[in-house]
Amino acid sequence: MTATRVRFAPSPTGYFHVGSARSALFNWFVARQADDGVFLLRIEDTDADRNREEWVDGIVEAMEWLGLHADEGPFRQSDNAPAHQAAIDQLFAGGYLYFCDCTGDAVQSRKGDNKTPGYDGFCRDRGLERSATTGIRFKTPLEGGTTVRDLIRGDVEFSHSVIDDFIIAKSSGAVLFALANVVDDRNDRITHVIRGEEHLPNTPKQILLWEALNAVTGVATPTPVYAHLPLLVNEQRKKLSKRKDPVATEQYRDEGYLPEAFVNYLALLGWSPRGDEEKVPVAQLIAEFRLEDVSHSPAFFDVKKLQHLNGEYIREMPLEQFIAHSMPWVSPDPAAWSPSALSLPWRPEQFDYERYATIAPLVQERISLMSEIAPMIDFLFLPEPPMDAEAFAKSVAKDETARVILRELAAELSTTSWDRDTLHACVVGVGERHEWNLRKTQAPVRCAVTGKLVGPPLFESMELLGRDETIRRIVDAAERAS
RNA sequence: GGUCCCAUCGUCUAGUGGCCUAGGACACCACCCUCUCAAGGUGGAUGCACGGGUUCGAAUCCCGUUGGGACUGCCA
Repeated sequence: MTATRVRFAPSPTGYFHVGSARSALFNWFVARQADDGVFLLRIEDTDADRNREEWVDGIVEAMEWLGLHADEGPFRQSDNAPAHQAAIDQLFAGGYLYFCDCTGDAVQSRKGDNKTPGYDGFCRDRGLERSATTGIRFKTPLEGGTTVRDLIRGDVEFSHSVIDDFIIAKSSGAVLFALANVVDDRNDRITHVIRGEEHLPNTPKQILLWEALNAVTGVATPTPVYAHLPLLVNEQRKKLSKRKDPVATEQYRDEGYLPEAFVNYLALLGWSPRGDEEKVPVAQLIAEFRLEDVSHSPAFFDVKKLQHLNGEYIREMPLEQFIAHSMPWVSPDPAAWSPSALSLPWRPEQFDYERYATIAPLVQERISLMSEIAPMIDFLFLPEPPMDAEAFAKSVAKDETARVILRELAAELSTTSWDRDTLHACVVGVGERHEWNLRKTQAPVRCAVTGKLVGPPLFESMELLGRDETIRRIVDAAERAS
């Protein structure tokens, strides 16, 4: 019984695509639930002009954030060039390959309106020698077919008559994905290839290559088990596009999604845990996950549901943990990680940790993203509350009674004791004199003190702000409205 | 165009021939709670794409239709 060995093999493109994250996660599940399972990371960087080394760091970083640690790697496919070249030599010796100098235009004009897709096999028997203009093609068998055994979809049959003699190496000598991927998977003794559905049409070609390699090397490595995951799509039911859709995992991290919530949500895309509960800890996801149970149809990446789940994860955190985890979004340590493009309403020295820790429990139950914290409590740290003009007009300026209430309240506040219950009673009392209920009375007060009509509970906020500043803001608001 | 994949509420899904007058979750609506906003609670609306079979019985099996998608690169 050979140990399970899976790999995640992204090509670096600048950020960590959520679809890649989902593929990585499902591979990781399979590795983690097997005894001695290995999760291997291989960066497929054979397309030299589209790769940069810092992209690799980005992938590793994002994976670590999600808790997907590679047992082996990251390897660079480019480091395996000698093995790829050796494979080409052996396949040539075995008669599986040929040189081809056809240009795309030439092929096109020969084919005319012939509907068979792909290359027409023109150079197959020309016996060309290698030159600066020759790529290398694989001689796909003319007869028969190849069956892909897919754990998710069952057997999928491809007739060889519709598989063209595909290119495995460019005229520059660079080896292409089709071959490099297979050579590396063989060398890495990969047992399960788990990847996106868009690779399904590649698979028969890769099986053909794999078997040819077995024949030619005398090393009969069993072909891996395949599992092609359903695509992640947008509202238009199209494959997630990097241009139009928010697909960068890093962006979700920066907005304040928790890795646990993100992993949990990703697992729900194309699969579901037993029972009715969808919020499931990662250990249970690993235990219950089965490739055979993955759904066949594309899944829409629903940010709303992700956000809801994130809120649940935030609310269940112990308070100390919540405060600690939220620091990068309220008072980032210059020496530590902080969300990119973060723009805090206050300057670092204006932030007051004690004050934040006091309001934190009230914030925790009101947010679903860490990035929502700062705008909710900016009034506690700024000398003036950022005033929402519309809210001010509606709650303070529009009604003379509101201003009267503010003035009376300010007067009363100067002598009352300073705790939330007294403040509460005080506001109720002033309102009653004008036949305003609390719901109505609190609006101008809230606006004067916090600058907004929504936010954390008012009386706790006032208590925290302190008597002098609270009165000052209330008087000031009444003045400005007159 | 060709090859392949797919088809249960708006969305993610449960469902593998009788437990289904189709369950859960997000979103939505109403009500309750309530100092605002959330959270929470209760209730509601909404779905097996269509047409044929097979069967005593079909969301579940078969065929077809329609619709959607992927691939069709000297990208991965």
